[in-house]
Amino acid sequence: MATIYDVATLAGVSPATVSRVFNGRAVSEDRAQRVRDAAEALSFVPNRTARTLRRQSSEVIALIIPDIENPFFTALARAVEDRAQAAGYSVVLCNTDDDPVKEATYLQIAISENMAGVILVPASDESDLSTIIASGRPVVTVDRTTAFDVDHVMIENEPAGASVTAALFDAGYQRIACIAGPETVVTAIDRARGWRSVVERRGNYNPDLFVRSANHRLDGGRAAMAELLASPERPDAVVATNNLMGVGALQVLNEYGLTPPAFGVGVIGDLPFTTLSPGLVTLVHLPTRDLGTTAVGMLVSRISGHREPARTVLLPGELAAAASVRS
Amino acid sequence: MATIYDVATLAGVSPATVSRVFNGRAVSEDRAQRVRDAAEALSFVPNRTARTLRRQSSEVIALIIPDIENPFFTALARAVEDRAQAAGYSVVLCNTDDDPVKEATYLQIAISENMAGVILVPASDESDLSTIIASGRPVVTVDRTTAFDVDHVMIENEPAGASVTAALFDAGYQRIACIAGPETVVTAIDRARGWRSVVERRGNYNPDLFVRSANHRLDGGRAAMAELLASPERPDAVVATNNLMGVGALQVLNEYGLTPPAFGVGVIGDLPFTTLSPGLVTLVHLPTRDLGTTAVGMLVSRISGHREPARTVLLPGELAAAASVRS
DNA sequence: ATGAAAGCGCTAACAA
DNA sequence: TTGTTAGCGCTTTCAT
Repeated sequence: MATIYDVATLAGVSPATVSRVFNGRAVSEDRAQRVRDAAEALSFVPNRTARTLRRQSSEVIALIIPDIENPFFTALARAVEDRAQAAGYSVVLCNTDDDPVKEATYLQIAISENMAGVILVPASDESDLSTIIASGRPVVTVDRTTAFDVDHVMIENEPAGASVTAALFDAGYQRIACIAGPETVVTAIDRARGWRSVVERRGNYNPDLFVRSANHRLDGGRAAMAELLASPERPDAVVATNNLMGVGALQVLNEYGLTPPAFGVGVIGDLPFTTLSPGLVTLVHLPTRDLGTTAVGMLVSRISGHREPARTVLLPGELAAAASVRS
Repeated sequence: MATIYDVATLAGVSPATVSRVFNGRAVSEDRAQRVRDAAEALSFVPNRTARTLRRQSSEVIALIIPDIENPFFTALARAVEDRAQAAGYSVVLCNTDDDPVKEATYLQIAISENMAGVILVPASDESDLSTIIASGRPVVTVDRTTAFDVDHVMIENEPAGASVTAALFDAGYQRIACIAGPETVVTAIDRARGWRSVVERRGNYNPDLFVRSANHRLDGGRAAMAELLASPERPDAVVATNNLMGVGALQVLNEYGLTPPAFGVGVIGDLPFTTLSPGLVTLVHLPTRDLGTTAVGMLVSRISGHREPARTVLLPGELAAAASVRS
């Protein structure tokens, strides 16, 4: 692999001049051309490792997510990547599996690799950001928060939970249960709170009997749905606080012969790769792309030296498909 | 951030000794302990950038995939990540969007960042690996091949195409069409060839009229299915050569009121997050995990200096659910 | 077993 | 505008 010294020798200039050409600094046109020609001839590619060591910062952003197999997060990753690319950054994707230890490891790596910044979906509200904050690397959290005072961009979760629940009541369902995510995730808590507020107002039952906490994956939704169907006070509808739990619930309902609209289903998030007819399930569409692009914007502004206090951005979900009236 | 010099000073040893402790080289026990204590006290973390520059190789593997929103590839990523982690490597995930230019950029970055190696799902059979090969970095391709002579791990695609088609004939379907992937992707070609071989043997029609080439995503499957349904010689069943095209086909069939088994559907790959009852769709289950772990194994052996000629590993698909007999 | 010192490839003062 | 030079933090000969 050729270095700037090789290029410099061939072009008859100093290494510094080569560096300047590749960093867009002022160099006389004829010399610049000689450098470009020499670089071309040697198929020179700047060594990013050396540049990073010298500059103490790379052009790489870490995107740390809890579950790479959840389409919500891959869509987020797409958005982040597109926007980051446009701003001149590469994105490395790190999967924590909701494991705070893995998360801590990746944060450590981000520091140790001198990455430009981190976009993080925290594994839980207990996630420890003290080390990365102390390192001075910018951090933005997305979709979830922690106790730490950093930029974050969130969904309006409580209204999302409320609107999907209200839509199910409007459609004629009476006993609407809730499959909520883990109690350590702010997003799940807020969405469940939205469900509860509507139930307390319009429902004729005790919400506590109709809520189940589950992991955010398919099997979590399945287990919770099965439990709800087995309970003495059987609900006639359910709200799942994320996409995969919604799919799990639908799978179990299908196995019981209870497909919508015979049993009402509301989901906060979009059903990935669904083969269901539209309108059967009440959905709150989430602005995944905006979530990602906003986060990149905030992060890049921090990387460029922005020093204001931590900012919060709230993005609304959108009730996408009204449930059919109950058959 | 503390450096080995800080640690060395505090521990009263030389920087070289600190380095040795962190690299498991022989150091007397008392000094090693002093170093560990000092490192702990300063919360020292080795700077990977410096190490990489010096060693000319990092502990990072690039995994380059065509579509991060396809669950097949995210499952692959999971497998690769788990196995790589166990071998002491981090994985950075790069999404090419089937774009040879993006692919070339990521390969360039892998070189420029001194990454330990690359696991690549080539965007097409025209993908140019000459640069990365010339750089000396090990490369393993997965799921698809190129003209270049590198290690690769593949599915037995032609048998997969044949077995799913045969199963549909067995179930009583007569005119089985094929939604094939892009003609630039070896995997798609081979699977379609498997379909064709069975049709030529058992079908009473001209295969050419019943095959459509589509992009590997949802919309590709939708468009191809719509076209097949509109054609004068309407098929009574279809084989999709990947998962997302299968979902797209099912969506369109559903819109036409043609749900299986009224219309036969075979898919090579698993239906992601399906809410369909099992057995309605004929599937070939793909050994995604094995694909990933095998690739990591091959790559790591190359990184460790293995110098044999390029190896090929073939993994079989598995006919997972027989179609119900046609109603 | 340990330390001194060179150098990986680049950038950024500083001088000219 | 251009070149000289120091140094980012680490690993690794080479001595001792």
